[in-house]
Amino acid sequence: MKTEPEVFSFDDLMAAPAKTTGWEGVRNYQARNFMRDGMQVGDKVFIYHSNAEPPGIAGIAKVASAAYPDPSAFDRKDPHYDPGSKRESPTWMQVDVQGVKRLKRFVSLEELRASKRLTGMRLLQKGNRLSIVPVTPAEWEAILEMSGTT
DNA sequence: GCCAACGTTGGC
DNA sequence: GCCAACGTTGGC
Repeated sequence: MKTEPEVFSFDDLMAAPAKTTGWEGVRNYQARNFMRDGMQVGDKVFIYHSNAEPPGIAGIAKVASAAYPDPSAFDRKDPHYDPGSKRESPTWMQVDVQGVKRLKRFVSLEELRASKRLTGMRLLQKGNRLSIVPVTPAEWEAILEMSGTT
């Protein structure tokens, strides 16, 4: 799951009450579907810092709720407000995400790209802009090893 | 700041 | 339903 650290970093997540936050503001159907259909409570996720110097994976979190309607879509004052999303038929969903631990070592995008084990990784595909992308078990394991995290 | 890649919008 | 225009993402 990507986040811009200047907006909300992995440290911000760890500092949040119960290390938990609603992953609001996703406004892409594929990314929404990954949250709604592809995630179970307890699933682990990597938190990736985009638009960062350097970009890369900062830490591990876990899915802490089933998908539920994203309240920011209903809020006129919110930058992610979407008048098309109604309370009775919400367009946008979110899950709660709970910080687990910082990677022992930050794994930069450059390192991810250099890893032969990660050549097929969705995150690394050309033109990928999805804010939520699946990670295979093999990719997960490779990244954990690269980060020195057990 | 640039710009490639991609998703969405809206006129037709 | 097509597709040009536009907006956004995100690495560099």
